[in-house]
Amino acid sequence: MTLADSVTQWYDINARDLPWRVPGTSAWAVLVSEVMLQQTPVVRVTPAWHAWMERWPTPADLTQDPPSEAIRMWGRLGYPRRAMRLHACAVAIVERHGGRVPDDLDQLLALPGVGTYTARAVATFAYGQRHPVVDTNVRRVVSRAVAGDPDAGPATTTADLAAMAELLPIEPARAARASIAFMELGAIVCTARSPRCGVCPFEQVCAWHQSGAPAPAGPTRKTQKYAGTDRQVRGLLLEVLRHATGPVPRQRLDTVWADEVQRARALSGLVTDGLVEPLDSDADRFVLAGDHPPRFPPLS
DNA sequence: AACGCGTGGAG
DNA sequence: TCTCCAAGCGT
Repeated sequence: MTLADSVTQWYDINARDLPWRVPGTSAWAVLVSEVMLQQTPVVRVTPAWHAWMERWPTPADLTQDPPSEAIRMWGRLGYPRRAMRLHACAVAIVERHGGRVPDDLDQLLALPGVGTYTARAVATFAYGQRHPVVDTNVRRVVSRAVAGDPDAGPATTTADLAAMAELLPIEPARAARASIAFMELGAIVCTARSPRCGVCPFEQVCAWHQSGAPAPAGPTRKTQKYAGTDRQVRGLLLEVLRHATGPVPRQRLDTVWADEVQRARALSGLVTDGLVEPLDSDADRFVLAGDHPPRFPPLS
């Protein structure tokens, strides 16, 4: 039995019951889930996805609201640029594709915030096409089971896709099933920290497990700091702006971080990224992108 | 090809 | 506490 067959059988029994996997889920709903899942765990995505889909069931619905609403709806999922890009994505889908999420890989790739993984995930899981779909889970599973390496190195798209293509069944529906199964295995069994080899369908054939499941060799990749970085300051600034019911005076934003230089850099970064806009020409009040009056009617 | 980009939970 | 890391993308 092939690895794909083996993991698919395992998936049939052990797959989590995730809402975007329900048959008949729209391509838009799949796309939203994939973007939310970029670097954010399932447990935090699930409620946000339900709320988002209820409010904006189609791309056209989302385009009826400004990006600021998408950023607010994003809540604390992290990397709020994704919310902005998802909004831009909806606009592009309406403008270029008549409001329907494209099924063509290159057209998907051309959408804002849609990269190699997400484009292939949508084409595969929403449209049933046969493409290698390689995320961090798949890279780890293949790295261990096939190559015998404890961890996959940095993503090397071309090689990873080629390696995965070798493992996929020919029939598109079965290939799609195998891809989601590999991902699921990496997510809940062949995990980064403490893999549960005892319940893994690959236990008897896994090159890594057969060689004693050695720990990674040299120094792991350097851990990224958060506390004290611009990212933290951006998060604090955005937190204020998300909850604001009107334009936020610069003075208010000044309270979130003591270091003036860093604070100014973080704010200008948010403006550069398009998440935040100065409301006045002298930049003493700020709003989330698109949050212009008449949302905030003048007091008069 | 590294790096910047949020947030919160687990070990 | 602190470190790691969770279905990446864009530059």
